[in-house]
Amino acid sequence: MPINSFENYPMSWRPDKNELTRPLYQSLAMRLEQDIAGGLLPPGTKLPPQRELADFLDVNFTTITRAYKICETKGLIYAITGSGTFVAPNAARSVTISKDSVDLDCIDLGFVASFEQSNRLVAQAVRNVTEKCDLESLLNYNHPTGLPHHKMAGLSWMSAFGIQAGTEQVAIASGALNALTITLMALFEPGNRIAVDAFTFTNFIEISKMFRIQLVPIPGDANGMLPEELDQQCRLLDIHGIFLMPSCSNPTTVMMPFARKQQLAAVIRKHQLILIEDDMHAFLTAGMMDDYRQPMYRLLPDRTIYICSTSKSICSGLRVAYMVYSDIYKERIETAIYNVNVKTSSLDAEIVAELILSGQASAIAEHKKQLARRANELYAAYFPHASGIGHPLSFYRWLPIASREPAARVEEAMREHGIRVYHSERFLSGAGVQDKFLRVALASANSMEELERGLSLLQKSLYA
Amino acid sequence: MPINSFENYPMSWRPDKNELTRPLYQSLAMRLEQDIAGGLLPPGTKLPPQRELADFLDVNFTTITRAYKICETKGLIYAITGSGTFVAPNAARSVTISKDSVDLDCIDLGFVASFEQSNRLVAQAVRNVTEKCDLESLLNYNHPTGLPHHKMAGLSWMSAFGIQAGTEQVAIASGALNALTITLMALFEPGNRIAVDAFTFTNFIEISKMFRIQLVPIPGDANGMLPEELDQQCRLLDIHGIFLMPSCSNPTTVMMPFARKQQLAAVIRKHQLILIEDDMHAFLTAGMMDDYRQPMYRLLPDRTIYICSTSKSICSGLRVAYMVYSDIYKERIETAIYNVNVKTSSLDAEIVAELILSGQASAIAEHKKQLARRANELYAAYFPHASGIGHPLSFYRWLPIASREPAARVEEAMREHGIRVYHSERFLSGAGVQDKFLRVALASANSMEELERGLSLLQKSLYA
DNA sequence: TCATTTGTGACTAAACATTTC
DNA sequence: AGAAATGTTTAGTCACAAATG
Repeated sequence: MPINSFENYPMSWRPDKNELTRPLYQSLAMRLEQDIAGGLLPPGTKLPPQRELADFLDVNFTTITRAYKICETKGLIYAITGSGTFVAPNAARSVTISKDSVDLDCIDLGFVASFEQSNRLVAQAVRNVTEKCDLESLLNYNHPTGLPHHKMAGLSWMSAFGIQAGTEQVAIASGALNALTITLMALFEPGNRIAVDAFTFTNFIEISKMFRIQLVPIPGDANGMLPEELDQQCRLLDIHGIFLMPSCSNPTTVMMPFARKQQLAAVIRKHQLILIEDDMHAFLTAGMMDDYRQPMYRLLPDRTIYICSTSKSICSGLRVAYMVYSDIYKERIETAIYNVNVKTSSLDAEIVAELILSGQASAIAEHKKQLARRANELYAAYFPHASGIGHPLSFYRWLPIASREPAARVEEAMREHGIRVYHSERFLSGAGVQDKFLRVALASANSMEELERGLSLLQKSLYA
Repeated sequence: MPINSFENYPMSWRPDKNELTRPLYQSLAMRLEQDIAGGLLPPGTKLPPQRELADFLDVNFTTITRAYKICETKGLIYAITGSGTFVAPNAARSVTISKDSVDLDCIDLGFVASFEQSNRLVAQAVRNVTEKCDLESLLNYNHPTGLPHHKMAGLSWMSAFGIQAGTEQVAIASGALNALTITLMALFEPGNRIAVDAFTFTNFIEISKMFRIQLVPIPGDANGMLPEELDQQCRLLDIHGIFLMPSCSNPTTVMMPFARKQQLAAVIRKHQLILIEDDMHAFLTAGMMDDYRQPMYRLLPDRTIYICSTSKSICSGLRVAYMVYSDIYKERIETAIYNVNVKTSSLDAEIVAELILSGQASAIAEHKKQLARRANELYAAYFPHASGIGHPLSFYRWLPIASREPAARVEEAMREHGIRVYHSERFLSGAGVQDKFLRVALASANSMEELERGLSLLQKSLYA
């Protein structure tokens, strides 16, 4: 029997000892998982300290450590030495954001598309390609990482962003998320840690969870992640990599100034991290923003996987992203590409290459930028107090909200008003953050009129 | 100090205690990895028993367990209770088979392509599609699991193999390997076990390794995996899934008779395994072989992920595979599809759909079957003693060899004769098997003449 | 600043399961 | 059939490190 009685002690979770079967730690972890899934332990709940629960159940406290560990690697809970163990914000549900569950009665400001109006221009280019080129050479297994001239076209596209590399350092993947999956698969192991912004790309959170890679949230300011905080966490924990979107962070719209890139690069080099630089927004930033200068790849060419998708800038339906990397990662990346994709469709890569080389890609990107400018002007008209920060041409905005209601309830209420938006909790990489936001996609409505209707509804439902 | 002195004891591996740093188990695992990679411990070497090495190093024996475990999950060694721990056959190198490292001085009988001569027929279809259809609807993010009419076309194609399902149970992935990656990611966890044939699809071994999923080799006979052996292993170990290619196993060319499918299905149901049925060769078997009847999906519709790629039957460069699954897996599969691919290019899926609905796909498949028949006849002429077993139309053959040389040396010797083939060790899912083979691809040479040259060279170099 | 709270990681101990002979 | 060899699994001990107040 335990020495102390806990009957009057406020423990947030009191599993019934009699219901536990051996092995204890597994049975306990399963119980915990059920109680979290069942809503008995809502996100943010502080679990009993290991020693306290051990005392209560009359077992050794490292048995609790092990049970908690199982749930932690599943992403259900997180632990902070000195503070305790807490139920994770996204424990109860998948946060994956996708386009499938489209409710047609609803204006979609949730999923970030890419002003699909531009696809008219792409359709004609597809016809041109198929009429004139040697299709047969695109229809076989050859060149799994991309045909040389497709890589050349990609390098030409990326040269505008400051990328300089040889074709043997480039490979073609099927979009940015696919490239991220490949990168995690190739270079990381279960249990590895990757530093990320406190709010980060939801689907990156999901794939990390699937690979059992732990995300370490690093605080940031208006210029992005804070180098000192990164340095500190690296000294504290064994961190293996870092994920950044310096051109325009998703979801915060933060644009990283060159000085900050340099400071972070120094810390990354010092701790020998692998940098995953997702630069799909480079086309919105390079040549537009005074302080763009160079991608971080240029500062750390030997430790960076640079990923440049054409989904946002050129066409979302042609699944093409370029990956640029140093020789030391080459073999592992290319093996992973093969194991995940075999190859990316050369037909898609050819069309994108044709668009790039003919100059149509630039025209399309320019068109999207104009649409982005108008969409952001509309947003500023409806939310003047919330504009002026972050990237001015972002395809989405990060809107502070006052509501402290649970995230699911906020989203649900918006749905009832006829719009879909996502709450900041979906983007949390770790422990909760005080401030709450909505991510408002500007690039997904079917027209500017529909976007305006959506923004108007959003404004009314927030401030009514 | 250890009680016994081992100086005169024949231990295959004697790491220097003084070179170990704490944590001991990690340092020991690293040492072991280096010594395997460095060739000091060749494949098959029996490592010292845990207790013996522990005694030698004067540490607790579970410290050795942990060190060995690290190397085991990396696929470097394998352990058999009662027998000992051994260096894995493929420890020293990656076994991934891909098309990139093509040496043009060499006739490729290694990688299995799909008689790419047929792509002339596909090229024209691509032009037809892009001329007439509404391309714009194919170029956006909509319908990540596939447009409804693409799914319908897939179901129509698969109905010839006995698949009956609704569109909500189908999704489109980017080829069979991509579908397998998605399946492992969606339904399995690190540490789970999957039953496979003793010789199995190399790239499946690789992706399992990447996901830290353990493969359990099950012995088989001329009709495929043995149900009793599967049953026994399931009783012994906690096995989560099973991977089968019943229509024509890669690499063994075994075609599973319907009775065997039924017996295996009973065992699978009894132990509640998830069946991953890779049926890319169905087009070679359904309607051709008397005993095809139905895919295993029909026997176990509630526990099967049925994967049907069009790469071998229609066109390898259009990366399309259909996945069919029950409702209980739907959400997990579709989330994983999104996280790995976002979507498969609708342009590719449209072209394949058009080929299917117009009847051209059947014509192409028929053409490939004719080429396969001729290729197999050629093979039989050069290797009469080795033909007559397995699938008569297989795109590759499984040739027994007498050589007991190391696999790498055998492959190297063939390269020097101007042909690339793969040794059976690349396909080993677990411990070694006595019999040795070469996998000889018949579908990869650029013409029948080149294939004949390759087979002739192979014959000479084997029997010279 | 320092003691307390709380989590982490490495190693040990012991019971257990399978294979071999 | 049973003892010995060999790997597996669970849980306990202990030193340590970070956060809190």
